[in-house]
Amino acid sequence: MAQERIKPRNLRGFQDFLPPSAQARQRIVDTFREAFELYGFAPLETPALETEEVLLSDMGVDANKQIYRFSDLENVKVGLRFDFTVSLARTVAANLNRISLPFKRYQVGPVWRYDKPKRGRYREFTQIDLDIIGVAPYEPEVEMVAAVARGLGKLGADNYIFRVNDRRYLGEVLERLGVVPEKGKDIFRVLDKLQKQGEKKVRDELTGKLLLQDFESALEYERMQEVAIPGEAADGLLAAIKDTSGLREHLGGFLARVEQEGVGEGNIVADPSLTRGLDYYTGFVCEVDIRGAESLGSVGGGGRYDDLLGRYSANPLTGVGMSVGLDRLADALAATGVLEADAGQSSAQVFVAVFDDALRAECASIARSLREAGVPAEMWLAGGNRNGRTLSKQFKYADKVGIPLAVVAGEDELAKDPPCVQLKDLRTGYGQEGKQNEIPRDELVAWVKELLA
RNA sequence: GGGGAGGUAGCUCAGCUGGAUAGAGCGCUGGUCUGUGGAACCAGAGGUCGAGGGUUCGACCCCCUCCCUCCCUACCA
Repeated sequence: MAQERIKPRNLRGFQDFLPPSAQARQRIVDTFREAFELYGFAPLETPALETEEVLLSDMGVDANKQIYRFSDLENVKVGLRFDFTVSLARTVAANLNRISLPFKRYQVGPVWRYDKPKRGRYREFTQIDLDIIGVAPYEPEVEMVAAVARGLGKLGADNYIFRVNDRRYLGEVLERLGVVPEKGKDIFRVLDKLQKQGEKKVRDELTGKLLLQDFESALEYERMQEVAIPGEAADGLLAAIKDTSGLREHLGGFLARVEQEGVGEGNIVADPSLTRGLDYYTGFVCEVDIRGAESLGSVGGGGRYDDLLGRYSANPLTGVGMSVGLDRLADALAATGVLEADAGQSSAQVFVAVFDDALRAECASIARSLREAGVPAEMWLAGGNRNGRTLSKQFKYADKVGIPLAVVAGEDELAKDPPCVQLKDLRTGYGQEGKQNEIPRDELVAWVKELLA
């Protein structure tokens, strides 16, 4: 009796990446890895699963809801990492005796957040994360921004823009305006909405003038009431936020140093309204966008956290870190035409056709010689003794999976002296010059390298 | 989390005011074609019409519940 068929569906907010897009993603990761290592960053790997205790140690109430949590088969309460910072803190605290400061590391991998999936937002997504532990501002910030910018530049994405700020600068502004520092975090959260919601709405929210119906819950309304500050203070805050000169001064040589590192003036701006939501940032904060793909959301962000180890160790340690969202970056680069959305399905550069099964050994040896020379080569695997009858099918396949060159070694070519092969360029159209050549077998590798160069 | 629009073949969709064996294009497989890809023609495979319940002589179509997807918002990568 027929079993009920299972629908091949994915979990909500989870996605498969078929070879074409997986290849594009890996190219991005490789590029960042290379850029980071040029600055001396080393890889770190930590588990996807952490104990609930560790995961919840540093998060605000809001973040808790987004963490995948469950009990394992031995009833241990665990959860999937929702970013790399918590794991980093735990690892550093546990290995203080083996880590020399500054500790510079990067980590690439999936993280999980249980929120409502949307364009540019997934429940499982990949972060490319970079951190420097143990050195005061702003030299680590400079290096971090420069390393990420280098990766973006190498990808050909010159259309990036960093927005940077320092929460302490805003803290000073608050103090000058007579606002108690305890309100700082909530006020930052409100100010962060400036770009999206506009000045009036932000001012109203700061002074507590929003109507109840604008709120999703009574709890949020209550919270807003706690934030409420006097009108003059709100005006002063907004004025300070619109004027970037104070911040530029606060950041000292940071901007100049970043420029020295090759980040152009057009690729970075001081933006006092940027604060970011995460509570653990205590100083520098930044965000990266791809120009022309802003609607996808920022492709990366980060900042300085001055109490990374607070919950794990008596040693205070400062650090800066940021992460690039691979999924969003790939989307943004594809949307702005920087990177092809789709590579081929095959990673081979040469397709070796099998004229007839009787000649398979010859064909395999040709494929082998290409591989020995470092050229990815794929040989036709299906077969049948058909004397060239399947060539049509083979070329169709090679073309579809995006292999640029094809080799045919049939009876006639191999019988020549010296033995020859046909080398065909699948990228060019019919009847074009140089599309197909009969060449000595010994010269194949040289010809292939020439054509691929 | 709040609001809106939708789910029919692998993909994009059509399907009359509810009527009998659910269609097209693309894609896939094979053939026309025993030495050559992107073309043309022919054939084939592929659907419990998102799931469950209800109304009805009869439901892809109407009603309810659930699931899922997309868009606009709130938060983030």
